[in-house]
Amino acid sequence: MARPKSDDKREAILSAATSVFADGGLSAPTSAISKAAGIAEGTLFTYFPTKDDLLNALYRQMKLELAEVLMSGFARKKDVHAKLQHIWDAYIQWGAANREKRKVLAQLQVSDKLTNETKAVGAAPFAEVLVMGKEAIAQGIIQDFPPEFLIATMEAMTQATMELIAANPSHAGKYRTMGFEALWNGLRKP
Amino acid sequence: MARPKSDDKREAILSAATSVFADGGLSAPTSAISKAAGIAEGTLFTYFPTKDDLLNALYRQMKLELAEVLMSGFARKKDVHAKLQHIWDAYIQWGAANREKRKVLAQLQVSDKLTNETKAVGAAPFAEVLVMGKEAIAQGIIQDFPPEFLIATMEAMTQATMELIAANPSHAGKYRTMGFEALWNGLRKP
Amino acid sequence: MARPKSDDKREAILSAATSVFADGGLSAPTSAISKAAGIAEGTLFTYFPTKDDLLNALYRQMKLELAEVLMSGFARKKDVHAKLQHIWDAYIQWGAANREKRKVLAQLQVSDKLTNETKAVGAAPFAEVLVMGKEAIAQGIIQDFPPEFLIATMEAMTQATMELIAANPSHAGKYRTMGFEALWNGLRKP
Amino acid sequence: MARPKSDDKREAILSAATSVFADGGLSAPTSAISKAAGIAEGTLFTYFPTKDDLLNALYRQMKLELAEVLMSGFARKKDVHAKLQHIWDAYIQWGAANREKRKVLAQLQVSDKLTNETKAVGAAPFAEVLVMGKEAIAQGIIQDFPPEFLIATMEAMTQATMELIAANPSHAGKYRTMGFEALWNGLRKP
DNA sequence: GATGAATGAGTCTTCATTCAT
DNA sequence: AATGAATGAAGACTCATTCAT
Repeated sequence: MARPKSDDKREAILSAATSVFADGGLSAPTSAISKAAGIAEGTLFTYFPTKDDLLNALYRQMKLELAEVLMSGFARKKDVHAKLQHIWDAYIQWGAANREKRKVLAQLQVSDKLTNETKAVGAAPFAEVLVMGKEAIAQGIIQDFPPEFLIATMEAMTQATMELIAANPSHAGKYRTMGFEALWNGLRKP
Repeated sequence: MARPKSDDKREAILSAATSVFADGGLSAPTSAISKAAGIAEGTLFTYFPTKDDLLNALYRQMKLELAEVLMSGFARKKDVHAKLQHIWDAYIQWGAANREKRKVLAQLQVSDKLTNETKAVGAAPFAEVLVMGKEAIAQGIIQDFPPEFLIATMEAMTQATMELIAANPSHAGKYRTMGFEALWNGLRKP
Repeated sequence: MARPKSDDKREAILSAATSVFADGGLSAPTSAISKAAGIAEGTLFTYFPTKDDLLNALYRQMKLELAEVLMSGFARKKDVHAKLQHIWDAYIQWGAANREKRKVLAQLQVSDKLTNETKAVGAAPFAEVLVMGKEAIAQGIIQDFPPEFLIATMEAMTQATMELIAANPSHAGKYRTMGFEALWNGLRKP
Repeated sequence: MARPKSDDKREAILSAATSVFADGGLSAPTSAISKAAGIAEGTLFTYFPTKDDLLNALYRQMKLELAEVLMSGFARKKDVHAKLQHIWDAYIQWGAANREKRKVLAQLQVSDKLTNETKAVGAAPFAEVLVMGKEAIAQGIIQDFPPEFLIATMEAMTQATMELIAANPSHAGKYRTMGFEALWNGLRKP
């Protein structure tokens, strides 16, 4: 029944795309990707019919991976502070360990190439965080901000912190601690 | 000498570039820009020898404009809280009033096309803010964060807030207030 | 030996090719054909090693089919007029009933893809018509035209008539009658 | 005011296209055309935005040229017989002298690439012939065929005759005479 | 300086054909 | 023999940049 489409190859393309896009921007040629993935130029298109499809798939995969990282162990934490710190630490750690992915993710987010569906799919796994935010507000632990503001603030602060760490890796720990402190003080009820 | 380069034309190009890049991304063709600017395709290149030069010039201009907006009246404010709030409000207002510029700026920031010199030039006018930050730390008003962290945090929070406003313009005022509150609480010494 | 090549499958390919080429032109992809035929892309090439081979086979098959249609009952007709009319009517009817085949045949005829051998094979079954032409000339029934001119004229007139019928199917009968009249008057000895 | 688009270049492209398409078919690459025309690959597209546009322009130009050839001197002829013979002779002569154009024209006619507008434009200059046909019918000179049938028949007979001449150039004169004789006898009122 | 035609390298994508399963 | 993934050579078209006018 012929060769089945190989998941390995799909992964190889996605991984190669990450590297290539990281230095070269999203306008890097698909030929560079197929080359980096060790496949023929045409093969890329049996896995992703279009460059845009590849871009969208890349975004989804990254968001999913990120969600997994942030959410694993999330439920075991008891209070809001611990939960939020868990997410924060995991996020920062992932960002420090995955510079290329972080960079590409940032480019994808402002790129006009993501479909609304893709954005929705990418946001879905973070629903739990939203729930936690709402509960924390209800319990009077954090201020009465709209939930989407909580998410946006957290996202912004992690990005800023990761950028700082990327520019100054030796201070990683310090920045991570400070970042969380600022976030928590900014959000909590005084 | 023959007709001198016209500043009007230069401005027209920059302005057209903003619109075109805002919807179309930075990979939009220069021909679209010259068309929008009402000039010939070739003329663009007497003002900006290269597309990358145009990109860099655009970034500088925007950062300069932004600095002007933020800094005007800055000195008159007495205490740190007032100064910071002044900057915050001006920033948010500018972002809400200049959606296209904001979008393009975000794309430029992650784009690989900016030279280090450009980045430096773009950062310079914000030196005063840095100074203020250092003083505030020395006075024990805000926490002992590294100055670059202050800047990054503020930048991140304004971005997040502006994004939120863009998505939900009717809540602009509320988001602006909340954003500043979170920022201030996050930074100040308890 | 393993599964023998199936004639059914060969026919399915040829038939699918006719449909696909009819709307899409001869440059339609072989993948479209295999899909229409309900087989795998690669399978097509075990029946026709090359797209050109398929094209040639298609031409031969159509010409053969056409010859069969025109010649069946041909011999029973007594005089030249009846014979010619028999061919004419059969040709027109076939063309009206097989629009797709007619269209593809026309494209093949001007296509550069047919080998000389294919053309010869396609012409062979019409030898009898040639013979009839020669006899008719010898008997002084039709004018002293070179036989190849007779064939060409007849071919041209049928094509024209069929095209007309295709554009205006409700007048099919009228056009068929008129066409033959013009042909016969054009060829016969006054 | 920059180089104006050159008509020479446009003609060169059209002429090169004719040669290239004549041997190679309509699927010949545009690069072959630009090469033959002595221009850069991209230049072709400043004259014809699309390959299809080139195809359509080519068709129009040929039909126009043909119309000019057939119609020049047409009005001076007195009776229908003379007029028709004038057209016939001019057509055949043009076809014999322009083998490549004839071949390409035949391919274009069955090609799916011509827009309806193009077809209409191509047919327009032959309106006079139609008028003549109608008058001849009214005067009882030729049989009461629908005018479109007259046109189709004539077109078909010229094609057939030209094909024959192309295959056997030494008999050109004989074929031309015979062709017209058959046509006239086929159409005229007995 | 302004214009826009000319250039040709570069890009995505298609597709006939091959080949591992 | 059947399948359909893999291949890579085209191919049409784009676009930053140059250059004749």
